[in-house]
Amino acid sequence: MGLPGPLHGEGGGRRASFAVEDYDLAATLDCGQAFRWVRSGSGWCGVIGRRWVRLWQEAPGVIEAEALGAGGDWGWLEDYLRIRDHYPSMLAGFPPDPELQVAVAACRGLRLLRQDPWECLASFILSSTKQITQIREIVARLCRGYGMALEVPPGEAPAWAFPGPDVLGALAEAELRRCGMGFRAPYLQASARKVRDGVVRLDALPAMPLAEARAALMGLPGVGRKIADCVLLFSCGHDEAFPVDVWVLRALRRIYFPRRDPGRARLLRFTETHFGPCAGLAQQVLFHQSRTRRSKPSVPP
DNA sequence: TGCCAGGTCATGG
DNA sequence: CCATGACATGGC
Repeated sequence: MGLPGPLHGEGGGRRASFAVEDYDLAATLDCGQAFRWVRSGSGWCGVIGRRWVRLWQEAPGVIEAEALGAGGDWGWLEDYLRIRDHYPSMLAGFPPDPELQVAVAACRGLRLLRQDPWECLASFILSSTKQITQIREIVARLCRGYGMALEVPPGEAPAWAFPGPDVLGALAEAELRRCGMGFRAPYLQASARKVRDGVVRLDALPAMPLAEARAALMGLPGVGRKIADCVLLFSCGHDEAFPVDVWVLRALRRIYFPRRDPGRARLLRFTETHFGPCAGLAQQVLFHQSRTRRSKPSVPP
């Protein structure tokens, strides 16, 4: 099926297909690293930058895309989906722990994305002590209320770009609260202003050493270690970043420290050394497993 | 009703 | 360094 093969769109946008291996599109878009993808039939609708996009995967080896505002060049989508990552090599760096390997096998094809850093940062500032479905709702209200309206194909639901730091920084706290973000409003507002004013340069984060980039992000209000690592992992390509949230904490305790609590400092040191150069992917696997394990195995057909 | 949700921050030991 | 509570809002 070759490399990206642009086709025509029937009343919609341009189309392309991408040959992939070990790529589970649904799991990747729905696992809680991005908050803007909505199921649409057998596929997903979303926004990447200023483009409306539909993605679907009817066969394991192919991801298909339809987009508006796209020319013949699909590099922006390949970058976002990280299609050119070599998945087996990433897994090969994991420790051979049986529990981890079982979790990896259970969600093989779960990938990391490379999102827009500001959208990622703002979204995760809104994520603290919120369920993923609620984060999605808050983000949707923010975009609908303050994002630029985008062109969409006929018959599709309207779509908006994610509002930039200039837009969000100019809003009153009460306007932000109206989106349902509660006490996170002043954090988002203040962080937007700092980013807008260049106090923290998000575009410089990918090339910075992890610790330095992390420290820069943690200088923003409402951004601690966990949210900083989310931004570094999901938007900056820092694959060693390892966000520890309540779910991952549970998994780590259960698997690696069943007897006693190692304490926060010790635990963080463990995550920095144990999982290898793609620790963040291991984290995402543990997160996914920890979060979905509540459902019992169903009856075989 | 009560507890929990992809946390962070300020405060007090 | 560690423990604790406040902080809004909504789902289950």
